Order: sequence, then C-alpha cells, then structure tokens
Amino acid sequence: MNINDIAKAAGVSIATVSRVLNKLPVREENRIKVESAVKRLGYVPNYLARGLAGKQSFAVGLLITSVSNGYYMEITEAIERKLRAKGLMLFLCSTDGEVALERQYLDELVSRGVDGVIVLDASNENYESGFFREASRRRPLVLVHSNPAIHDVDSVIIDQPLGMRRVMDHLLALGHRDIAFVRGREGWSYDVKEAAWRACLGERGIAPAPGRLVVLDQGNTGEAIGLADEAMTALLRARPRPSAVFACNDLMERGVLNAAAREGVRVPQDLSVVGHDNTILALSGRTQITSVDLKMRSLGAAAAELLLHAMEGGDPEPRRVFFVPELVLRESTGPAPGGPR
Amino acid sequence: MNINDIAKAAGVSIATVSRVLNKLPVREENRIKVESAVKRLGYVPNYLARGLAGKQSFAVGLLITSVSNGYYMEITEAIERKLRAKGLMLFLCSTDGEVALERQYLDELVSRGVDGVIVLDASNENYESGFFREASRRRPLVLVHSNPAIHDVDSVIIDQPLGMRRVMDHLLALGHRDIAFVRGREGWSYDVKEAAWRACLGERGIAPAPGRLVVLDQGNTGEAIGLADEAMTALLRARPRPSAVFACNDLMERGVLNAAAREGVRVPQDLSVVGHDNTILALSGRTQITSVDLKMRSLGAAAAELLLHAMEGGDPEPRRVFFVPELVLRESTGPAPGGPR
DNA sequence: ATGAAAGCGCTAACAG
DNA sequence: CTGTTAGCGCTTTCAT
Repeated sequence: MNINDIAKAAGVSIATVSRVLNKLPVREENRIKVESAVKRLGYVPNYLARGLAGKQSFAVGLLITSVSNGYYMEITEAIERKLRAKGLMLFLCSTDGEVALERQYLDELVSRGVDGVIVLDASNENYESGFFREASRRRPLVLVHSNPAIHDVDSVIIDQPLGMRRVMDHLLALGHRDIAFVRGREGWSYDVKEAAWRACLGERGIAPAPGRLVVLDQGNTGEAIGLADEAMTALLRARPRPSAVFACNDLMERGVLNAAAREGVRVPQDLSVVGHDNTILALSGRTQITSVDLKMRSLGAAAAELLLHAMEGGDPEPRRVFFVPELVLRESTGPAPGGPR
Repeated sequence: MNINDIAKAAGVSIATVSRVLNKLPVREENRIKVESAVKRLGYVPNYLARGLAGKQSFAVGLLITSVSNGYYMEITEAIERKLRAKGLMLFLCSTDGEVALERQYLDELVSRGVDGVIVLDASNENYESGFFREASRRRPLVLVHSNPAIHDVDSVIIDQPLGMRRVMDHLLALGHRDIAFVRGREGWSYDVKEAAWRACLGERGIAPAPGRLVVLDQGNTGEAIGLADEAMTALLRARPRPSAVFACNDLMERGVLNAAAREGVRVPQDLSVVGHDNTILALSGRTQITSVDLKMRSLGAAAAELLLHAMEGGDPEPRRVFFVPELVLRESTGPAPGGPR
C-alpha cells in the first residue's frame, strides 16, 4: 500500500496525492477524492521515503543525561507533548553525560535525518569545544542548561544563581545570619549554588562560621539522605549552631530533617530548612519543606518552542531564554530564633 | 557525502561498500580500502535510505503511558541501554493511556518502518479487542503488563498477586492478623492487590475488621500523602486498631507513617508498615520502610531481550516471562504486639 | 567476490 | 491546478 495505490483509487496522479497529503493547493474535488481513498484504504504515508525524498523527517532527537532522573523526565514530557502536537516524533538518546556518546548520538541523529535536536545538560567539554555550535549549523539545535556563558547556540538557561539569591533573601529577611550549606562533592550546579551562598552572605558582611559548608561524598543517590543526616547531627550539636540550613536537593534536605527530629531541634522554630528541586520528597514528611522549584515543565515547553521556531527558519542570532527558579514557601522556614536583628 | 563518494574514494562499486557496511563477505583487501575511506571521510550511512531500501530501520518504538512516571522511566532506561548496545534507536511515544493515541502511534511507528515495538501498560481495551495481537503480526511486539490472561503476544508479566502474597506471608509470619489495606480509588493494579489481600486473609479464616479497607480518592499524586495521613489518623484512634498496614504505593505509605508519628504509634513496635514500589520515599524518613520492589530495571532488560529475540525470527509461540516482585525487608515491620499467635 | 542496475515510496522541479 | 519524471541513498537481485 503506497501512494500509487491511492493515486489509482482516486483517479489522479501521485503528485496530486502528495499535494493533498502535504496540504498544498489542490482542486477541492480532487482533494475529496484523495482523502476518501486514503481513509477507505487506511493508507499511512511512509515516513522513511518522505524523509529521503524531501527535506523533513518529522522526527526530533532528544539528548538527555539520564532518563530515570525526575527533572529530565518532566522536561521530556513537556517536550514530547509540544512536539506531538506538531506531528513530530522523538528519538530518545540517553548519554549518561559521556562526551563521546553525545557526539556519536548527534551524528546518528543527523544521519537519521532528524529535523532538530534538543540537548538537556550536556557535558561541559562538548560546550567548550564548540561541538554544539558546529552541530547547530547542520540542524536546528536547542540546549537546556544553566551556564549563562553560552551565547552561540539557542538555549534555555536556568538562572541558578538568581534562584539561590531568592533563597538567601528569604532567609536573611527572616533574620537568619548563620546559614549552613549542604552540597555534594562534585557538580557544577553545586559550585554555582555555593558561590551564590557565599556572595549573598559576603554582601552583608557575614563570613560563614566554621563547619557551615557541608560537603557530602554522595549527593544524588539515596545514600545522600543518610550522609546528610550524619553530617547535620554533628552540626546541630555544635554551639552555636546554625539557625538555618540550605540543602542542594531534597534528598539531603530529608536527611537534615531526620537529624533535626532526632536531636529534638524543632523546625522551623529552632531551625529553618530550605531544599532544592521541589520534588515529592518536599511534601512527604510531617513538615512540608520550603523548596526551590526549577519549573521543569514550562522549561521543556520553552525548549520545544525554541526548536520549533528554529525549524521554521529562526532568527539570525541565537536565542536565549532565561528561567528563574521559584521559591515555594512552606512550613519549614520561619523567623530566626530571637527575631530579626 | 554518500555511498557513492566512498565507492569512488575506495575504488570499488557501491555494492561492495554496502557489503562492507553490512558485514557481508568481501575480499579482505577491499574491506580495508572501504573501511579506511569511511574513516577518512567521516562517512555515516543514511538510515532513511537504508530503511527504505532494506528491511531494517534500526529503530524501535516504545509506547509508554506516562513519561513523568518513575517506574516507566526506569524500564525505559533499561530498554534504551540494551537496544543501544545493538545499534537501535528508540522512538518515545507517550500515550496517557488513551486508546486512540495508542493505535495512532502504532500506525505511525509502522509507517516509520520500526523493527519492533515495546508497549508498557497499554489500555485494556486495546488488549481485549485483539489490536495488539493484530499488530504483532506486522512487527515484532512485546507487551509489559501485569495481566496474566494475555497469552497471544510476547509479554513480560509482573506477577502482582504473587508479590502481594509475599507481603501477606511476611506479615502473617510475624503474627499479624489485623492488617489494613490502603489503596486509591481507580486502577486495575489496586484491584489485583486488594483481591490478593482478601484471599490471603480468607485462607486463614480471617475476615477484615470494619474500616480496614481504606480507599483514597487520589492515589498517585502528592495529595495521596495527606489523604492517607488523614484516613490513617482515624483508623489508628479506633479500638482495636490494626497491627499492620499495607499501602499500595510509597506515597500512601509516607502518609501512614506521618499519621503514626503524630499519634504516638511506634513503628514497628506498635504498628508494622509495608509500602509498595520501593522508591526513594521508602528510604527518606527516619524509619526505613519495608517495601515491594517491582525490579523495573531487570524487567526492562527482559523486555528488550524478548524483542531482540523476536526481531531475529523468534519462536512460533508467543513467549511469556514472569517477574515476581521482591519484598525488601527494612525497619518498618516487626512482630505483632503480643507476639505470634 | 564483485559490479550494474532495478527499485524502495516519496517530494519537487518542470512542463503543460 | 495537474501530471510526468528525475532523483533522495541505500539494499538487493542478477549476471559475471
């Protein structure tokens, strides 16, 4: 079953069938004949042939660090929805952040004729080597990341420093001055957040007391909960102890809370706690956590729209869309003990 | 850059190039010439043309109910890994469980020439109408679900009743007789679990006391935590109260635990709690939860292997692989108050 | 083992 | 507006 069968059944040429299929101008009478033949025979066009003959394949590639990561999943869902509405299918490529795999996948996507590619948080190496800039010359390409230094490719950028600033403004406004910071050992986004923490304190002339910077060996696995718990237990027993804690993700935040509960430290009366990512973990305990929401869904939608725009020709200059994380206020933060100073 | 360029550069015909690319017998000398030309010019074959001319497209479709659901994505990741190793790419299709969308996607996948399709938990309607049986005649097709009644298509089947039985055996062995069951309102997998709960109790001549079946309006969103908390608070104040609770997912389980903590009911001394799904939530609180693990990763790998097998010809009869959920024992379960009777 | 040539199903000039 | 025709880049006979 192909375009020839339809042409025969409708009594027109294959070109006319193709035109109807592609919504090009055709005499109304012929359009109807073709459409009814298509419906009657249950014809579905062959995308492989379309892609080979034409310039579109109606497929898009998605390069993603890790599929089973909640944030990426939410972005992915938003992207899939937007693209599906335009009749585009998604190639899912999970790279584990491996430099070589990112390149290999991009090559293969191109040789599969994709109409565009979205990349979620690639390896820094591929940004810096200009690989993506190069790739964006061959196909529409949209990057999603949090590195404001990238100017040469269409990007959706998460403004993490600004998000952190909102956290610190909130805590400082509540009178907190002694604010601990919990992070994992390795990761650019930890570094960004730590820098913002230091900067916000520095601007008020505050130097973090010893031990306020807590670095966990593992930040992203379930282990982080126990590690944060352990580290915080020590910190909460210190005198003076911090009046507030920021944790770089909700895993660590959960550990902080467990430690506080065990040590008899009340949240938020004795200790304010802020988490990051606003996952279900922020809601799962008895105290609901103030947490930073990255708004992954709108972010995904924005990325898809950027790509769609680029696929329709786009701008001469790369576009950059900034997203500012939102601080969701809940029960875990309150005035500093002793009130605002 | 195409196969002609390589043929020219290597001084052979395009047929020979094609043979080298497809690992068909070729004189060693020619193979080397072609391979070096490929490497030198950085040639990557056009998959669209390959798919059109040959019988393989080296692409596989994945129909999935919801992208933002952690279980599905774990399966997806496992599938992606396995298929990538075989040089296959994945089309991601999120259906939201809509009957029509499942059909539409499957059509489109076929017209994109996919070499096979994996379907994660489709709508019952499409199972029952024989739609998938039909589809499996056109392409290799593997279903992942928990409906043991499906015999006519290659399937990876999660044996949920058996998983539940393990939960009940564990609790019964600990001496529990009054075991509450918390579920969401709608969903086949809730029904299956409830049936197993009733059956296991029935076999011991136990009839659930009033109020032991707890049905929440919402089971899968963050709301479930609060709803479970509320419902359990009432149940824990009742006399006699249950000595154990099973919750159909870790969200509800978290709510149960919050209620217990607030009511001063100790876990596991006064109350044993078992969750389901073994997500990070099972580890996030002060008490680590005994939970049922569906082993999604191995399940995904098994599905991919079934598909690979089917793509290579497969068996005349549909294959069925059963997976039995595993009960992961942690701190939240212990002997019934008063000891085994 | 190799090359020439015929498609795969479609789009996009081109001529009418 | 419509039909004819030449590819798109590859695989696969069919000869050799």
